[in-house]
Formats: sequence, structure tokens, C-alpha cells
Amino acid sequence: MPELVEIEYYRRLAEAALDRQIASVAAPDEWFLKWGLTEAAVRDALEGRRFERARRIGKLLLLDISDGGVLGLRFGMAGRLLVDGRAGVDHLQYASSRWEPAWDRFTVRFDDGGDLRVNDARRLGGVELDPDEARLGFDAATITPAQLRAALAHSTAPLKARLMDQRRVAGLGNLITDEVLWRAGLDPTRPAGSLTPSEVSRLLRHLRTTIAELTERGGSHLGRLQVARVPGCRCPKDGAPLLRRTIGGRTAYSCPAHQH
DNA sequence: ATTGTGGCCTGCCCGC
DNA sequence: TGCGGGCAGGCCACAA
Repeated sequence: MPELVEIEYYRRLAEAALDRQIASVAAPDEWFLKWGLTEAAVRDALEGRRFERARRIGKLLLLDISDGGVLGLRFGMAGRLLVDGRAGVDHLQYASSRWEPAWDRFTVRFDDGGDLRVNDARRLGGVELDPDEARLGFDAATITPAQLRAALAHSTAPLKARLMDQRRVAGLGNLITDEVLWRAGLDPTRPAGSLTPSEVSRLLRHLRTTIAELTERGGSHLGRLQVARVPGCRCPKDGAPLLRRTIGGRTAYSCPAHQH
């Protein structure tokens, strides 16, 4: 699914859509427009204007509009971004490998004939205008030691749930979180506030290297734990049978032998 | 305030 | 061969 690694690819792709005059907007799926946004309103905000900047906070892609306003794009777990027919990533875990024009939920056409499209089979993504950026925590790719410490401190929530809470740390989804905790040797059920300073440092170190490595390899599904993220599999590190539990409402894989 | 749960969405895969 | 149930997880609404 798209986590911050994929959204960062989408952001880079979206730079190809900057400084091009917007001719028209198609939002055929009302469900896909969030917070009461209407097709008329999003047309009014975009048509005749241009995107000036492509930003990303966590899994939220932000396109700054000339003359003010911000378009926010979310991709759920199966959403793809296409610019001029080119895709930002070529593989999405848990998403269909097919591509259907009917899954185009939102299209921005430029007056040069190209377009920017969100294609989402499952409709778990969405479009919003002027999203509340303050709802999101610090981006996981650039979070500082003090910020991570503060995000975890005094919390009794399971470590994994806290890391996936987008208001605390933005950008981490199920796969990357499992991978990072597996690498850092931390049990996902540990109360978030129970980590020692050295454990927080270790977590941050693995957070950074994992995000960098997965970005370089091209997807959040390319971690070393990922191949073993199936029932009955063993830890690639030490061969112990992996635990499969539900933590924070999500399927969590972890190794009982080396994650504490 | 914080934490946990349920439901939404729909394609896909497995077993019958 | 077709069909139905379960599963995937990001995000929101809601409950305790």
C-alpha cells in the first residue's frame, strides 16, 4: 500500500504537473471528495490556475495552487497517481495489478493536453481542499530525536499503534512499521512510553535507514521482513517462528526471539 | 485527553 | 467452473 515511500514518489512525479495551466477538472465520484467538497467547488479552485509546488507530509500529497489554496490528495491503500499517463510507482502491495479507466476518481486536465489523475480501485483515498496540515505529526522521514521522544513519551498505547498514529508521526503504515520494529529489535506491543533513551535512539536510527533503503529500492513492500509477512513463516534473522497478532487494529508480524 | 473498536471501500484469493 | 467468505489497511466516527 502507499506509505510515505510511495507518496514521496508521487510527489516527485507531481513536479511534472507544476506550472501548467489547468483547463478542467473531473471528479465523477462524489464519495472521493472529502469534507463536503463538491465538484463545482474544486473546479472553481483549480480551473485557470496552476500548481506551484508539490509537498508531502506523511501520506498526504499537497499541491499548492496559484492565487492561494492547497489541494490535498490521499491514496488510501490502493491509490495511484498518474501524470500524463505515467505512474509514480509500478507496484503496489495489496492493490490490483490491473488498471481500469473506471477507477479514475479525480482528473485534472491541463491546457497542453496532459493530465494528472488519481486512480483508485478501492476508493479509500480522497481529495480535499485546504487540508488541516496541523492534524499531522512530524514526517517520519525527517523527524528529529527530540520530536520522536516527545511523540512516544508518556503513552501507554502499543508502540506500533503510536508510530502509526498520523497525528503523532506522519507517514508510517503497516509494512514499514513492522519492518522498522523488526530491525530495531523492539516488541510492537511495548507501551510506547516505556522505551529507554537508547531504545528511542535505536528506533530512530532504523527508522531513517529503513525509509532511505526502501525509497532507494522503490517501495515499502521491499523490506527484509516483508517476504516473511505470511502466516506460518519464520524470522529471516534468526529462524524463530514469527508472531502474527493484531495490534492497533492491524496485522502485526514480529519475532519473539529478538524483538523485546 | 487518550486509547480502542468498528465500519467503510472493493479487488483478489482460497476453498468448496 | 462459479461462487461466497474472508482478507488487505488507511482513515474516520464513535465509545469508554
